[in-house]
Amino acid sequence: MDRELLKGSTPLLLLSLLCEGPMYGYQIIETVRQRTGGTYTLKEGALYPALHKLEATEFIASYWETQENGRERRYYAIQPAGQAFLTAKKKEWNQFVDMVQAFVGPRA
Amino acid sequence: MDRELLKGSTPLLLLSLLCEGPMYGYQIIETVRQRTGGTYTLKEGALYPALHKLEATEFIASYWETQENGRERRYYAIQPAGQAFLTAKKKEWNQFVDMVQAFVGPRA
DNA sequence: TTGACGGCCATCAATTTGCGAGGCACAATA
DNA sequence: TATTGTGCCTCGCAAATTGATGGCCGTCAA
Repeated sequence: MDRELLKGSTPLLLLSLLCEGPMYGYQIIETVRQRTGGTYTLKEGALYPALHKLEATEFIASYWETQENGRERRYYAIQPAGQAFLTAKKKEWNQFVDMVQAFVGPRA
Repeated sequence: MDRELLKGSTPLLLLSLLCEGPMYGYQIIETVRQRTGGTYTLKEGALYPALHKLEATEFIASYWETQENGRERRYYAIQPAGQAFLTAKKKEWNQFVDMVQAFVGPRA
């Protein structure tokens, strides 16, 4: 998969995922990898900066949770502002797809 | 329209357009602007470097044509290699859309 | 007990892309 | 003559991803 296409879609993906419930970084990476059958492997270098940015704007919030084995995980959860933002982003996404489709032509 | 989403889609757009016939830079910009109803204005700073790159890889070729009034225009035409590349790109595009759709959910 | 491996967090330099601004040139119109 | 529109292009900046790298902790097998 061409990396370039993914560029702007990361926040959209993350918010959509977190919409299903809180997740931690590693889990996000694995989930994406599994659901896409391995075609898309989200890199840490892309994930964490994106998460931190979303947190800085308060679209998501994070908290540490201790597992049974004593280790910690950092969970990220979507916030109301993030929900609203996600809604707007989805709309934008659909517009974008329509636009490209208009040039590329309908799906083969 | 969020610029970030557009990032990787420019070559796809250009090749798709040129598939309809040779065009020159200014014409491309105007065509895109009109077809999208103004939501997407391709900028020169994005267009020309992209065209030059496509030409460097021989996906498109260019030639100057003199108008009646004596002015010159540089036309860009898609090449066989570009056709093939476009086909592959379209496929990739569809995969990409499906992938995002899988996370974002079906269209509202 | 040591070492390899997987889970889990994260940052950094380099690369790539698009954007905004600007430059240059000529024709048509006012 | 001045302004607008056509038409090409480059430069520096900002933003995002990649690939590399680093660290910490458990566990399981040798």
